[in-house]
Amino acid sequence: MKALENHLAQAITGALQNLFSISVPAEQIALQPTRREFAGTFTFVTFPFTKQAGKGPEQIGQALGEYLKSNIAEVADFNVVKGFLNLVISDATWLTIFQDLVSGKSAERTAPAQKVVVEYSSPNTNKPLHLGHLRNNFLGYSVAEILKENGDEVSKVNLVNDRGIHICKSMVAYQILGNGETPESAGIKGDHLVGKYYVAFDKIYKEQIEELVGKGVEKEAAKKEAPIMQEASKMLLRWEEGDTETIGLWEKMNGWVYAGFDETYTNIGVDFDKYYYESQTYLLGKDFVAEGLAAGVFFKKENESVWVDLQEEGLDEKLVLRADGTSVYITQDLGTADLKYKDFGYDKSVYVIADEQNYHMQVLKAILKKLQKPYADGIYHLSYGMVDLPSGKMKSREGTVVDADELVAEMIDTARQRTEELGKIEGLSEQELKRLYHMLALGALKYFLLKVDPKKRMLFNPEESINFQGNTGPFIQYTHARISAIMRKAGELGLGSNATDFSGLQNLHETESEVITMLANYHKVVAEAASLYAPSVIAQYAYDLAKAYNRFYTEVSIFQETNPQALHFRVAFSGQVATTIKNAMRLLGIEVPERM
RNA sequence: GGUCUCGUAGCUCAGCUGGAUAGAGCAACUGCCUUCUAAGCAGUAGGUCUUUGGUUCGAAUCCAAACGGGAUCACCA
Repeated sequence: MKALENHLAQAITGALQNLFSISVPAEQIALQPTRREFAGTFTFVTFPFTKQAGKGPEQIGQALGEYLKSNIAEVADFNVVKGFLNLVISDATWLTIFQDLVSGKSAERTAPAQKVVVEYSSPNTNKPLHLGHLRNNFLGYSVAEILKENGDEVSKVNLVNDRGIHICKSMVAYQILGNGETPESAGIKGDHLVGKYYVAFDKIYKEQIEELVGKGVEKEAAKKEAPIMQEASKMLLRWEEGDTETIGLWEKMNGWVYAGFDETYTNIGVDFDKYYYESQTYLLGKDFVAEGLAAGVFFKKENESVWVDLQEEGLDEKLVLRADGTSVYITQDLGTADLKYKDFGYDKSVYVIADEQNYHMQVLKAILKKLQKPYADGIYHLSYGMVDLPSGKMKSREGTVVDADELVAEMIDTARQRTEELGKIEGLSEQELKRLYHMLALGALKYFLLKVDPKKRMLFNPEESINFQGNTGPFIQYTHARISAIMRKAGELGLGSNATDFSGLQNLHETESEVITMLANYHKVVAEAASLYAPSVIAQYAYDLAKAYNRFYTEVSIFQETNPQALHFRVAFSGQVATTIKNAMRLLGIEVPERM
């Protein structure tokens, strides 16, 4: 495909030179896709050349068109509309492109392979995953798969925030109210059980603040003085001292959470090559402080706190070590960046983190640059917007979150209902059905969250958002299932798809050349998605491809075709579409069924 | 207030390296299942692309300002 475009660009360069004595390098010849209401595949805009040619845009188009048609075999026809020259490509050219695709000759990967680390998910261990985490998880997984498909060597990493005051809150509440409850005794997943105590903490905390405020204490002071918060702070100190009882409780409760997370990760189909735990990395950044001071990049204030001045970078002064010598968030992130570099020697380090941390990530990168770390430039913040509900922003402590496990369970149920209503599943076993419902549910959910540009905030309406029709995951899955039915039938009829010589075919249907164009663009689209870190590009592509194929499906009959070569072609063609859909969906973490 | 970001159909979103009459889906309405899966296809209706100015042969797209939403500016994480 790229070869074809290059070839056309060369030809246009030559034509401009021969016809109008205009010199334009081929790289500057831009072809755009022809709008669907006009005949053709590529469109060349002639407006920019009117002055140099001394001719009107239509005259130029006409002359160029005639030149190309008679000199270039691939150009079968053309039409000129105003300043737009639309080029129609010959069937033979399409068939050649298609045959190259099927035989795998068209790999067009050009970018050099890089070592990439994608950090995503990175949950806190004090509450279960919710809808916002799902966007993060799906994005991270998908971006990693896209980069792999584009030829990079990718490692997926999960940095678990397993320590800190928020964990202590759950622990304190559990000590007060827990009564030895366990996930087994309570019959709930460990992450949900711990989350329950996190919420319980907040309830007591709020009551105590109110009580203090009622006694005339300032609100800010009350927040610090509330007894249960004091308890949590003490708990954190004991944890840092390594108090065995505290560590024991911490290990026990985190263990519950990990079991719960593992179940959720398996269920939603994400995975990691390596886990980091903040309890093991939070002290790492301190070496950086000494290094930065020695290099004169950091400086001390009177109270011994350490800072870095980033005003030259358009940022502010930033604290990197407290007066009491303890580290802050950015300190441990510096340390972790370095650790990851030691572990992986990455060219690129991608952080999938919500956009509320844009500033923080800018600071991180700026500091590493100031310290002249070789890996600083490779740091990329894949920033994504929040998921809003119709009621507004999700807030864990106020209980206005959509729980990930519940949502997936509901989706599976919806998928089951919908499938049963349509009744196309005769002969599938219990096991196969279960797998199908799961596939459809996750397909709908993942597609919904991934089709939107990551940068953008998005709205999730539980009532309406998850459809199985239109621009959805199941629509694309359905297209694959339909083609699978064709392939089964073709198999029964003994029509192998290995007959790849279609050179004599004529009169391709317009939907066929349209779809071949899209098939041939697969690698280009993957490369674009990779360079933008945007699964939405893949989602859009998969949808457009499915949509275009469905048009072919209703307009062209396969098995009533009497010309055997055309019949073979349409089977192979359909098979190639199915393969491409499957590949594209795999990059989104979505599986496709043979039947649905 | 400073910085960043978003503003496209009733709703959810594409399009944004400048190009033709701005596209999908949902919702509404109309057709199409004796033929390979109708979770589909075709069509109707729905738009001052927030506003104003600028650059250009040409602006939803680039630049500036205004208005409106959001994020962030902790010795929190």
